[in-house]
Amino acid sequence: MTLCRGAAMDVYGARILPAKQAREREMTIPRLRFAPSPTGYLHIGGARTALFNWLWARKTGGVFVLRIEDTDTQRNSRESVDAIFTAMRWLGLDWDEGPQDGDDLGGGPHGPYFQSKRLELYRQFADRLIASGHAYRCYATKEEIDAQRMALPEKQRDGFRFVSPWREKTAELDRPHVVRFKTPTTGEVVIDDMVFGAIKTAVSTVQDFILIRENALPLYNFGCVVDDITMGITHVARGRDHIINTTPQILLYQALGEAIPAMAHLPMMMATKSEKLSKRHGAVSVTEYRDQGYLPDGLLSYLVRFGWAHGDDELFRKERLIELFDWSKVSKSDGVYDFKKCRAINQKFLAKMTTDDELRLGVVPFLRARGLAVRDDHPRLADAIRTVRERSETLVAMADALDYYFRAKPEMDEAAAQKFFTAESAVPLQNLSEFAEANVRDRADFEGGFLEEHTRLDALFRAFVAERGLEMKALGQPARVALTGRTASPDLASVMLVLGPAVSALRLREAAERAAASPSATTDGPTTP
RNA sequence: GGUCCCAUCGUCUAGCGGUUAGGACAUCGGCCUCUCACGUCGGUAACACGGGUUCAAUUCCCGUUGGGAUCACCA
Repeated sequence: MTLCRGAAMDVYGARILPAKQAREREMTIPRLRFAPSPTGYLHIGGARTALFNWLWARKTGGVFVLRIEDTDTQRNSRESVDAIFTAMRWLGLDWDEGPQDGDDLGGGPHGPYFQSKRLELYRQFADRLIASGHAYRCYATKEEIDAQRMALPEKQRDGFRFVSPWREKTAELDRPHVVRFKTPTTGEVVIDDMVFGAIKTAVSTVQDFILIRENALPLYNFGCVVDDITMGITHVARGRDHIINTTPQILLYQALGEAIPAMAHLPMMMATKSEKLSKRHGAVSVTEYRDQGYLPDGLLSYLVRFGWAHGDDELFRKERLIELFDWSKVSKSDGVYDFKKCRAINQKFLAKMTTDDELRLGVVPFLRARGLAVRDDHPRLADAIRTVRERSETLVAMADALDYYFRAKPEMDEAAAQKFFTAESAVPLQNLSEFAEANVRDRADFEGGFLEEHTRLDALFRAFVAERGLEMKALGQPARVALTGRTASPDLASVMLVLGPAVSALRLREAAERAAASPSATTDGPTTP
């Protein structure tokens, strides 16, 4: 059969109208899915795929299904399933149907949602295909297949396609066998892809692929199609590496007489132009980002721009993404993942896209991880965060920047202490201690907000420095080390304001005492001209 | 090698026939400055190449080159 242009026919003579079928389905309700296999952590590439599916479901009022493709018994684990749940929940990608903790079957009307619990279904569909002549039992052994391959000249072995002697037979023997699809010998499959457009492949390039393995478990392409059909999936969006699978899958839909879902293949995330992104390139597991103090929407803001864009926008909250997302803006070319940019996006997200409350709640676990018993309603927490929020790339960094505010004594950078707590700095530090005691107000006594109070104290601080004939440059670092234990921090007025009068004065006084006991700075001698 | 796909600064991208080709990260320099950041101002930096189509191509078509995906009883 040859294909006539303009009126695409499938290999069984039916018109191919996947787009139209998809449109018809869309008039009901879109159903999308994310179908990871539990072989480890949730990869950020998988998260991107899940996100696109989730966005379309949420945008259209559709249904988002989570299905676990656990037919590779060698590599699956229960921990991986939990890891996927954890990561999805942290990202805020909730599913309407799918497994829940401790409930492998429930979660919706199309369950079970673990492929390993749907084996009977695959059996039924396989029988259906055998009965209709679209599939056959193949009793060929591995040895026979290898023999056929080895009989070929070496150059042709690469693209070897097994031709089974059982293809035309219907005998049912009591011997181990697989079920193979009886791939048509002619024709063309057209994928009507929402991202790539029409992708045409000659059916002759597809071999009689296995539907059901000898161990009765389905192989990916078959399980996937049976599930997508029985779960009523209307849109399939997955990585571009699946394009090769889509051709045999479409053949399956056609043989089964089922509507083909709308397809979207997404560009891949690479580590370099020529390497797939993997663990050795850096953080690829979603939970690693959580642990490093990324915000879910911060990470998602970076991931969504991978193959999709809305002009120059870079920071998105989910609600905005749901509004903006559209398949027509998805690009075709692969991209290289940039950890630095990801971090920078998270920093901007932290600085600009989060409320004080979100930050407060978000940073507390990281503070506790540092051994600081800070509760999220700590009276100084909100002000403290205000002083560091624009300088932190992650919540981990933020917790670090917050450390000295909540420690009885700051962890002292000894090298800095020796450098700055000199005999010369003793008196200025003592004076500043007195200044702090007299001028820094307790939070409860602020007349305006933090900003107004800061303006007031900063002015007083500057006046104090000028009156004493001191220089900011000379006093700044000794005072900073005294107050924070480090050489880098927010401005001193901010620090003192958060610390309050008593603590500020105490830390400065103790530093002054230590300075008084130190030898004078051994520089090049008197600096007087 | 077969089949399929892709191609704008180093990177992510905007652009959908006429633009000084824009933004962000990175990078370089200035400013701000009590430190580190933030911020801010500015610089370097791209349409892979060759043919068409068109009054006009980054944009449409073809080819070349380059890159990627995949060729399992993995998913």
